[in-house]
Amino acid sequence: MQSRSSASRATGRPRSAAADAAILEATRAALVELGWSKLTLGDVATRAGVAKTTLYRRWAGKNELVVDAVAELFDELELPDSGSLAADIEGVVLQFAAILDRPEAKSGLMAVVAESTHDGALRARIRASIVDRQKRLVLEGRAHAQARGELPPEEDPGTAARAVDLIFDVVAGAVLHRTLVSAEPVTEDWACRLAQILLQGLPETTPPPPG
Amino acid sequence: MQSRSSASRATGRPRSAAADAAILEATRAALVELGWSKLTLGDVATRAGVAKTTLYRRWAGKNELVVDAVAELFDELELPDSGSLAADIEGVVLQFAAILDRPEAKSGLMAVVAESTHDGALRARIRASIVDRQKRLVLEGRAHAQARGELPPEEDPGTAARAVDLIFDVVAGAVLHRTLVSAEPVTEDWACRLAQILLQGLPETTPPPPG
DNA sequence: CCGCTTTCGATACGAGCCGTAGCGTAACTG
DNA sequence: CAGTTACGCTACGGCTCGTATCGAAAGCGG
Repeated sequence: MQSRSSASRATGRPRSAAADAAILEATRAALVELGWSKLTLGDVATRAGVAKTTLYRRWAGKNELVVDAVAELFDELELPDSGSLAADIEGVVLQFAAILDRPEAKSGLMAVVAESTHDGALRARIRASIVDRQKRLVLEGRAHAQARGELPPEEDPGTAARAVDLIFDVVAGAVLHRTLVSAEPVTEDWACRLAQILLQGLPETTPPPPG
Repeated sequence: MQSRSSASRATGRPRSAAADAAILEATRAALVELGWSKLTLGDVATRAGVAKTTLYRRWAGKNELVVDAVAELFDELELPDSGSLAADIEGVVLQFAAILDRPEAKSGLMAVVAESTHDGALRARIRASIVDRQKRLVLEGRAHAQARGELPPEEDPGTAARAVDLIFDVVAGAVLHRTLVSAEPVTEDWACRLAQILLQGLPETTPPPPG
């Protein structure tokens, strides 16, 4: 019953941060070689050079472990801020596609999303560590475009939130479907045409950027 | 070494079609109650009232079984042909969302797609029995719109194929992401706004319907 | 330097599921 | 009726799971 969050527990042997990194790295390697269904925690522990008990002390199960292992892949996501909304969209699409193209992201992400349909806590964990980080890019890109005058400044907050949700589902969903279901590569040409659809279809009032 | 396809093998005890139906139905029920990872073939066999060996005689494993069980859910998909491209898109989106809203589709479909990243034969099976059936709706809807004059008749076949692929990934991906990742319902309002984006963003030459 | 606390590695364990084999029976054909 | 195939049932070795237990190691406060 003591505060464990900030002081991080002053007594006892500290947990090895190196073990954490080794376990997550080993999890990604196992995802690449074996895929989700054949991945076993015992195998991950062996690859990481730790005991199986250490693994169970830190993660409740396969689901949570893979979420954390995959979430690290999305650390590199950031808004390119390339000067125009079209280039920003294209850049984000290509970044997201580059991450999803890695086999550990493919098999791991879809599997945990599938499991999350029966596990609310898992869904919350995915949202917090993966999805929200992607969504932030949409919000930032929108704000930048508004500052440039490419998008109307701000409407009713409820309407704005629904619009952001919609284009987020469209962008992320399109890349996801292209990569995982259609199993075809996201080229620059594809990203450009997707951005074109969004730019023409987004705002009812589209003031062309003043030239 | 005999032809098994057309004559369907004239000798011996025939396979029970009722068993097939019972197994697939039991698979869907198990998906709802247990989810992908906790679904066992022994449990499915018990639910279906058949022996476990019967199950293994017809399907190579969990992956193939679930693909077939989920594929049946997409039988009801058909183009509404409601008279306008906007209504057609909205209708297809709502149909697709209604199927994906069922828990057996949620957990089953995503799980097999995740597994397909390591199994080319499984990916081909998914494509043939699920994805292509969805894609056909896009092709038909496009043809109807062209007949109505809502879309330009036909361009370079390569360009047309790429355009169909793109909007298919956008539509199916958006619904998939909305339902499974964002975990929020696809309302009529949402479907309408998605259709709006596509209609405004699709063709460079958009002749408004005469009338 | 010495207790206290917590983590770590190693091993062992019962439980459950996997996928297959064997066998006798049922269904259908010529 | 003989031939062929599917079916139900049972049993099996092998694997993974998640947990328990134990001694050793790594920090902290005195």
